[in-house]
Amino acid sequence: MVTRQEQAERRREQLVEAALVTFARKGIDGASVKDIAEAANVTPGLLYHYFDSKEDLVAAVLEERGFLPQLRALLSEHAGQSAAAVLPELIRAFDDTLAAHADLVSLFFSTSHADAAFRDVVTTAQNVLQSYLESRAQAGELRPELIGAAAGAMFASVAIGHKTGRRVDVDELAQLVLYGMGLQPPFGGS
Amino acid sequence: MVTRQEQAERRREQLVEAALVTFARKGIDGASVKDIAEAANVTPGLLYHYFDSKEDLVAAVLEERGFLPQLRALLSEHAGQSAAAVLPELIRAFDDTLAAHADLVSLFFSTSHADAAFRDVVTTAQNVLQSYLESRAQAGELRPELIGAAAGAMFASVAIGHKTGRRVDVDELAQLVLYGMGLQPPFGGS
Amino acid sequence: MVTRQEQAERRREQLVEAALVTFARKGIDGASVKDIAEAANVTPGLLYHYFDSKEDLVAAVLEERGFLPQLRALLSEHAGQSAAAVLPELIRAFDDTLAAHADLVSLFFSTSHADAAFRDVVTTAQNVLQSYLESRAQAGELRPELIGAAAGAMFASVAIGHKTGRRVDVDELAQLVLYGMGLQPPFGGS
Amino acid sequence: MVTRQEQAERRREQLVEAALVTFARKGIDGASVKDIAEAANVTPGLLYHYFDSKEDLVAAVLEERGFLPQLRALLSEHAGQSAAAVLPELIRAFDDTLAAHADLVSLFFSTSHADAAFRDVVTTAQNVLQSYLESRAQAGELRPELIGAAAGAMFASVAIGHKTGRRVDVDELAQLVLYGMGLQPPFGGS
DNA sequence: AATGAATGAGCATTCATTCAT
DNA sequence: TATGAATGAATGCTCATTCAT
Repeated sequence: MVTRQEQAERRREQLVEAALVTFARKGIDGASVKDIAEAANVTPGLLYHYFDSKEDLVAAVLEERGFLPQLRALLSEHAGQSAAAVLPELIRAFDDTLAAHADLVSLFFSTSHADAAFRDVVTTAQNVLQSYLESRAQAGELRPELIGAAAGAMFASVAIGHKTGRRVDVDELAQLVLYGMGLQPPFGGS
Repeated sequence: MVTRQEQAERRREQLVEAALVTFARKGIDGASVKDIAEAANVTPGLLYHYFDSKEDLVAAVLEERGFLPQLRALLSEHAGQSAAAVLPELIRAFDDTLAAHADLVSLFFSTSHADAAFRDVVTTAQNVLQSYLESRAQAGELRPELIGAAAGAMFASVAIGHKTGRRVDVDELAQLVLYGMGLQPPFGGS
Repeated sequence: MVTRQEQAERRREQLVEAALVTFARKGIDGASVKDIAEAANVTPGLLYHYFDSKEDLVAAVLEERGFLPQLRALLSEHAGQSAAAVLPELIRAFDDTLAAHADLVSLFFSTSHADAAFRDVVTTAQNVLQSYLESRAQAGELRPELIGAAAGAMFASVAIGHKTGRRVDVDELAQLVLYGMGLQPPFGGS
Repeated sequence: MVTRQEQAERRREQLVEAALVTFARKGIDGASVKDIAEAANVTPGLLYHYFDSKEDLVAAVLEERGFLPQLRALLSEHAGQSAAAVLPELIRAFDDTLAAHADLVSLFFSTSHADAAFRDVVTTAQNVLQSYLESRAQAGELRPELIGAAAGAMFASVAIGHKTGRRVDVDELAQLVLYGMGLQPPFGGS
């Protein structure tokens, strides 16, 4: 049996979903409330039963469809394992997470509406990567000096890859960063 | 003496300039034709003497205010010099060029996924960096294997730094990439 | 014990009360059904159990919250007493009655919805005053010629005083009317 | 020949006129911008070329269609003449002025309690009447004591007469006020 | 009796664009 | 070249009302 409240909750999520898809397709400004309502097979008026304004809906999409938890989870999954072995995997998992939330990522890039949210994601993502690298530095696997630059470069490469549609070469990126942080490359230094 | 054509050209550039500023301030969708006209001290109607549509104006801004030439110039300025010495400078010049065109950069980010103008910039920028690195590889200073990843990482780090407002640490980034590409780090490999 | 019918009656009155207050605060057009329902701590749907439409609710407020009975009562309270002594009191009682129903009075003035109701009040009020004056004329205290104008002037002065928020000077108004109707003023005629 | 500016001025006045008529017919809230535009045979958008908002239009109507100047003119026309002779005429002229601006008067009544425009009219109207009465008091024709009440009663009677649609009896009102202010009535005092 | 999800029509307002002047 | 009046379509949003629960 479906209670009133359950159905309302479902409808709300349906609207958030429709909004996310429509925003991603047309941009936040480009997507009209009517567009979103139509995508949800609903009248525009109903939208205002669930959200105070379009702005409110944007905020809901950003908050409720965020992938920060998934990003954080990546850290614990790979903690303690050698960087040489898992950095490619970590980057790839990273890349996959962005891909799985492509709509939201494109939203982050597209407008200033999402500036704070975007910064949150960047900060969190870099922290996740940085934490892992630091643990490897403490384990003596990596030199600690360039960890910040390395975390930044990994995230930035993956993110820009998504923005341009030309995904990054995960293995090359991992190697570059590992060698850059002191891991001995198979080719000798020049 | 000012010819008719010169004056027309001047007017056109004034409109493009006003559009660039207004787009950067309010976003492309957020800036109305009236806003732009006011910023140029001109009536909306006049805009349509010089441009067929708002879209046309956007295209003009993107094309005519591009910084691709400046980017390309960086290459020749630094060609032939040792990467260890000039990579930080090259990245910094890169960063400065984006900073000098902050309005346009924020515009690029706000364009939709597939926008050709954005892709052009990314491609060109990476090519510039890549060309330089390749020349250093040919000179025997760097290993050639990870050049693509390195160019990508440099561009991405700088660009994301601009988008988030937290500029990248140029020297660290340069070191990371140099060591990653085979330059012997001062600290021994692990 | 509370019967069903009693409870229904109570609910109805609660709604009328909430409507009156909300109408006075926001105007009839400015008050939404939702506003009224919220003021009554009730959902909009329930309103339609008790009233067919918003218009119906307006009518109910106008009819059921009228102060015609109170106005009529004023007459019997003062009947038979000398005009010189009680006219100030009568006007003041009049003024007080309007003040006690300020919400409804402001409603009367504010919209054309209330035109018929407003006319009723004006007519009744003038009749009350006029009846009293006529009784005094028959008692030989006042001249009968200008009774209509006098009743009209008294009501109008008080009513406009409420509309503008600058209440009338009751004693001066009483004197003016009394002298105008033949009562000998303390100052000699010119 | 009609200049651009003249035509614009004409259009503006046409819109104010259409607004006045429409407001009077449907009330301020009841008249939609579309209604007004249709009454002016114009698209709603054009309205916003001339006025910033509906509120702005209301203000323009109230200011530009005011009858304060006409009201003030009445004073000078009748100054210096005996009250006994001209008070009926003054009241009648007053009444006629309101009648000639019936639309605006009904608008004034529909404004909220504290509305500045309404207060201005009331104050000015009463001042006009009061000034005249004071001049007659100084000329020794009237007693000065009840001038305020008299001016108020005259204005209120005329105004309420318009609001209810039952116009006041001008001669009776004039007599009432004159006798009330000390002019010797033809009937002796009681 | 009471809820609140849902609708459809309407509202004030904005805007890119056109065009007579 | 330049103006700005004018339009028509769209936008975000509100609201009276209905109805299944």
